[in-house]
Amino acid sequence: MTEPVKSRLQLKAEDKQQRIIEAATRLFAEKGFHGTAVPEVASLAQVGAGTIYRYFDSKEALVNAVFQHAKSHLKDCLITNFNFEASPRALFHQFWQRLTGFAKDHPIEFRFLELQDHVPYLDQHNRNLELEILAPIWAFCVKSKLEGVARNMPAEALMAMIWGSLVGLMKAEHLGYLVVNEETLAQAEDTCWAMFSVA
Amino acid sequence: MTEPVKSRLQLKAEDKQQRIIEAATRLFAEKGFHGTAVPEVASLAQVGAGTIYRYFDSKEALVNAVFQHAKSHLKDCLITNFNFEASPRALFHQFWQRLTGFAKDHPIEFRFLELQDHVPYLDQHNRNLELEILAPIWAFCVKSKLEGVARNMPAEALMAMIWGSLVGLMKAEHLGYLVVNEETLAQAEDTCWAMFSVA
Amino acid sequence: MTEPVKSRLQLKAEDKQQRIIEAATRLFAEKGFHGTAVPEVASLAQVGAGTIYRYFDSKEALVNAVFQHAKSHLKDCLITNFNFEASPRALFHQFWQRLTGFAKDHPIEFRFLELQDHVPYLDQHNRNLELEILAPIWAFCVKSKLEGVARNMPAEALMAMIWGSLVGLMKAEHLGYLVVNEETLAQAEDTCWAMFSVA
Amino acid sequence: MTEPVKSRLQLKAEDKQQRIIEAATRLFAEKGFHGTAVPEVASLAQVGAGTIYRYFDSKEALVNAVFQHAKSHLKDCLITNFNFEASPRALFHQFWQRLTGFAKDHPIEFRFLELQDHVPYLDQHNRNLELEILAPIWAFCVKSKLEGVARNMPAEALMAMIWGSLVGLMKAEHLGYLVVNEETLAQAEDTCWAMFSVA
DNA sequence: GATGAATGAGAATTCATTCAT
DNA sequence: CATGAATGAATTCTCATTCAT
Repeated sequence: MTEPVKSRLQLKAEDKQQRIIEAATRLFAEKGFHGTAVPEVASLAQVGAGTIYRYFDSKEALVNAVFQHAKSHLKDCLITNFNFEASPRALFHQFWQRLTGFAKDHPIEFRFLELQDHVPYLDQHNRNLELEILAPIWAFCVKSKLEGVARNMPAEALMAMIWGSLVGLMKAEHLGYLVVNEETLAQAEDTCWAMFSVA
Repeated sequence: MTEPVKSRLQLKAEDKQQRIIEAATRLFAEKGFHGTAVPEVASLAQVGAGTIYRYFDSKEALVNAVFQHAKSHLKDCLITNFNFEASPRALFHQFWQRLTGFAKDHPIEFRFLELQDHVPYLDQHNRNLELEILAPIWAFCVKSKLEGVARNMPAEALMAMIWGSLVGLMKAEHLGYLVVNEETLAQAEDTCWAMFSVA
Repeated sequence: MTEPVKSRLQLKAEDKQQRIIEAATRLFAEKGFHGTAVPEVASLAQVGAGTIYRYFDSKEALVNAVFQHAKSHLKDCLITNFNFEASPRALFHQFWQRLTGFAKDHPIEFRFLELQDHVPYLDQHNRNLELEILAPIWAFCVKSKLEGVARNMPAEALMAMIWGSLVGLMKAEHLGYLVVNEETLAQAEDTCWAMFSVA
Repeated sequence: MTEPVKSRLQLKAEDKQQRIIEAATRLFAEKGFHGTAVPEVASLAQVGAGTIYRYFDSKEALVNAVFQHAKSHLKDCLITNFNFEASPRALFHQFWQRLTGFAKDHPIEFRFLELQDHVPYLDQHNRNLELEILAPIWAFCVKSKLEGVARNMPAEALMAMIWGSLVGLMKAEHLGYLVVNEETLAQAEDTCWAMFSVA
């Protein structure tokens, strides 16, 4: 598991690319894709405007990279070392922990991913990424339904509603309607379990 | 409740204003505020570009009008003739019916309202509107909690999650992940009631 | 032969388009396509920079329009009412008169047409135009060869050399190496006839 | 005529400078001065972009160097060991041989020299070079005129037309209108002699 | 009032030139 | 010396807004 050796130059370049992606994520999340000017991104990333075009072919390529980055991050948080052997409730807890962990630790990426459906400018790679994340969750839902644990409704609908609940919660916090602390998240988990499981 | 008499000219003007708002709602919902050009709106509304500025001071004023229009519409659908005397479950059903009715009958306005948080360019009037809609719902939640019917968590959180669930559902449908028919909506109502009520 | 009636608006628009083409012709002739900035053209044409894009899709579309305009103009000067019934020498004289007339009366268009081969950005329409001009001249050359009047070498080569002679003459004048007056042009005609005809 | 001894480093440097000039000649000839990016030149010359600025102060200095190089080359081809003692026709033949030799052996430099009048960015040195080449030819023309051999028109005009003929021929070949082979060049020589000499 | 052509400020993108490595 | 990543000024092009008709 040793990282490949990288020259100092490569490291600096990666650092710069990283800074550009972070700046873009923040600004796209705050103001949307069309609402953000490329020089703004450059300025926040502390690079020259032209530099962005050394790393990304166009603004559209940049937003795709940002999306891929955020989605990969989410995927890592959700899927890596996930123990699929536990009981449904424990699995659900595990899943909820990871989801809220991502939402709390990376609020900007979370907001970016939900900002608006990015469909118009997403490339195929990013759409595949989307499916890679959803597939194991979908499998869990279907299995739970067969076992009579999960509520009898389309898995896609259930997933959309639970994800939507969390998004709603985080958006309400962002808008200042409430504060989401550990206790709220614990209550929200119970609420979502109530959505998921049969009465 | 009689409408004031209006000259034919005024009617034509209202018609024009109406067409502009509808066109803007559709385009803002599809492509976002910054992604939509004013002449595009004019073209879809079948008016001259300059005409828009006879009715709205600026693009920002237009989006605020669009927002106000959609939000008023939502408010009408939710609150008008609402019977607050029924049982909690019946009230919830009533509320759900109206909410999904709005989402299904006016999908474009629904999408517009959720597209992105419109905060940066919303004026005070629109923020007040938001509260006018939320207040009675909030009161219902608090009352239900006091009666031991509703789940013991902040009313704001509960409302955000339920609204978020519906948004998630509609967004999933828009993205083609599922089809939302009457049956799905009925199941979703049960699911949301499970969120709302104590076990 | 009456011109179609045009509204005053159309006339103004044509005037503007005309001014843009004239300005572009002059600047492209002076400084080349890549050496000319679009706002420079706008400024010389006394229109706003954005206006150019109401009339032409892109800078490339503009240079094509300029080319087409200049080439059409040349075609008109060369071909219109040309009397093909005269003797070869008289025909040659007629041709020479028109060619030099164009070069002297429209030196900017003449320079533009010779500036550099415009091939990379010319569209099909413009390449066809080129052929329309050359075809009758080519036919005259071939006929003269068959009659034993013209020098026995490929018509294309002969045309290229005669046209090149005139270009060289005009370029030398432009660079200040000489002054091309009526006398010089008359001598040049004799010289070119000496190229064209058998000894 | 021994070359001065040069260190290996100097040789490498000259080699690099040479490669830069060759690359620049080719690209300027193909796409024009403004249409060619300095990094493109560097890439074709297989040197770093910064390296160009070690040898040339600016892009403008580079194009002047390219011009000087090409013009010197032309001068060498035309003037070196030229035998001015022969008869006018033989002299003309000699001159034509050298000119077409240059055009056929160094088509890129030939094209570059004719591409557009380089006046705006040419420095004094280059303008002097121009004169050095033209002077002996001009002298030959004048002498021939005095002897009654050459056509009675300004020497400058005659030179411009003959040079223009060759340029026209080469341009037509470049554009694909004809193929210039030895036979064509021989015919063209006769044609140009017909221009030059009195009937 | 209504129009849409015109505008110029501002957007995305390129490129001559520099400079740390 | 050589490099090529970095830069920001300049370029092409868009669009919110105005105003003559």
